[in-house]
Amino acid sequence: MAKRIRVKDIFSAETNHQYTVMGWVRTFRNNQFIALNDGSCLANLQVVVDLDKIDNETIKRITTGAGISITGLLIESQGKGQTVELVAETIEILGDCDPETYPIQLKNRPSLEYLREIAHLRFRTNAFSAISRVKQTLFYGIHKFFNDRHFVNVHSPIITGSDAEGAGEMFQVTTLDVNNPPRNEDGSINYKEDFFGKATNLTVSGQLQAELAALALGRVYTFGPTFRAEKSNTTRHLAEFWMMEPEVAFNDLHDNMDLAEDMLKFLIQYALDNCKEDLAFLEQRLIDDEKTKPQAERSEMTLTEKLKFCLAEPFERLTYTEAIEILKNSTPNKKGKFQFPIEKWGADLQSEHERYLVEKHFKKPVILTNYPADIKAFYMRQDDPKEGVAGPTVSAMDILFPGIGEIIGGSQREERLDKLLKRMEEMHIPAEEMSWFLDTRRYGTVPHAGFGLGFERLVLFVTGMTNIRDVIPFPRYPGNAEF
RNA sequence: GCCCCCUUAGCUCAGUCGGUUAGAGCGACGGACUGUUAAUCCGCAGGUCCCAGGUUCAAGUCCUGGAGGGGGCGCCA
Repeated sequence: MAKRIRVKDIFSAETNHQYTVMGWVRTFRNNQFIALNDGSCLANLQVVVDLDKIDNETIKRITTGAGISITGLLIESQGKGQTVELVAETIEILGDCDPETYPIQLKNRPSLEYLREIAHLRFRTNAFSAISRVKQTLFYGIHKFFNDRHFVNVHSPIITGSDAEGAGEMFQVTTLDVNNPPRNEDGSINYKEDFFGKATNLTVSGQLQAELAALALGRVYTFGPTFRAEKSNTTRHLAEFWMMEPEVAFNDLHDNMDLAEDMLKFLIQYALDNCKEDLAFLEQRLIDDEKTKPQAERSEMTLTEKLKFCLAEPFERLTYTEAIEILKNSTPNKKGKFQFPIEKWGADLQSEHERYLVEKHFKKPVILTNYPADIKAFYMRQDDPKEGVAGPTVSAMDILFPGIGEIIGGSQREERLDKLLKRMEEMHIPAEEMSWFLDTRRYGTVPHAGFGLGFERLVLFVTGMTNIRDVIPFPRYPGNAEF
């Protein structure tokens, strides 16, 4: 066996040398040309089968999907369409693939919906492998961005004993016999007998733990799986997803916005720089897709145009109060086109309103800030009263992207113990259970801020996909935990 | 949780007003092919029209219920 090389690397390897490549057959043309893919890149290697050297039995077993090993001479391609090709000296079939039952005949153009049903095999498609590589680039880019800025990655717990995070419904974690749990005298379940000696859940956010670390290490971020037991049935929600949450001591809301905008722009640029081939493929996929749609529904920009557009200009920053004014006076609001008309300050913005602001009014990413305190979490910093603002607000920020809505939610945190305690009482958050969290405010409290990024939502945006279930290998959502 | 849409060959879909034996492309299979690029050409097979009821002389087509899938909304990242 000659030196083994990956397809990605063979394109720049020296010709007139022997190499061994291993991969899977994508197509076999003219009884002569194998398009070989090994997942290292989007492009296939053209393998030329020399009929004098390869026996008929082997050739018959070269079917779509088969795993094969080829040793041969790399030469400049004798045909158009590729620079080099490998002339096979020997071909070993590592794993046969029965074409009669193999569900991924790529020439069939299987739909994304169909591929979701065979998620265990969809890595073998160009689209899913491209998405996987872009995702890896973004994953690495996040660590690079924060490492370059001397952030410390903190592993917040996945199992949490805190049920006061307030970020949504939680999945319970227990080793108790659910059919016959130990009970207290009053009939309630006795969690003292459970594995951890108390009721526990899967985390909905690592933020509170990130705050503990930030108030000593200065700059930290968490990045890990997050679980929400909400019965959300949309193209933007998963029950299990990855969330990245930076938290920075001494940052205020404006520092927080700057960090988030810098990070998003860095990541988009990083993907553009490092995933040219995959993004070009995904872009073409979208263009082909759009051809089937009516003219009015087609997007004005291609994928890379859209990504570059996000880099070109500063995100639009405005307060909730300013947004309400824009929405109140907007044409759809006046014409009664909104399902939820904007009447007065204090209303929560629905996605139709966010979409109007991002996609129609500003036509670029928007950062909304200083939301009414009543519609935001207890830990957000309370603003000083301001003239022209109808009620109390907090230093919150939501970053809204076209097509996906909220990609980031964050805030400056309430660092003043008295104000925080008062707010917790108003919102019925049990302070006793949160004593460990409140210690940060008792001992050397300082201003700080952070945000949460839904990783799959970022991947959605960068890949131009429209359903979040297509950017995670094995999506978990209500009624589905297959594979 | 609410609203709308879809389910016909392995895949993607067509199927008119309810009317004879259910249609196409691609794939698969058989064959040809030593410069192909989703190769091409010739041939051939392939159907629980999602399921259960109902209406009708007659149901892929209409009605009711159910299942599965998709989209929108809510909740959020």
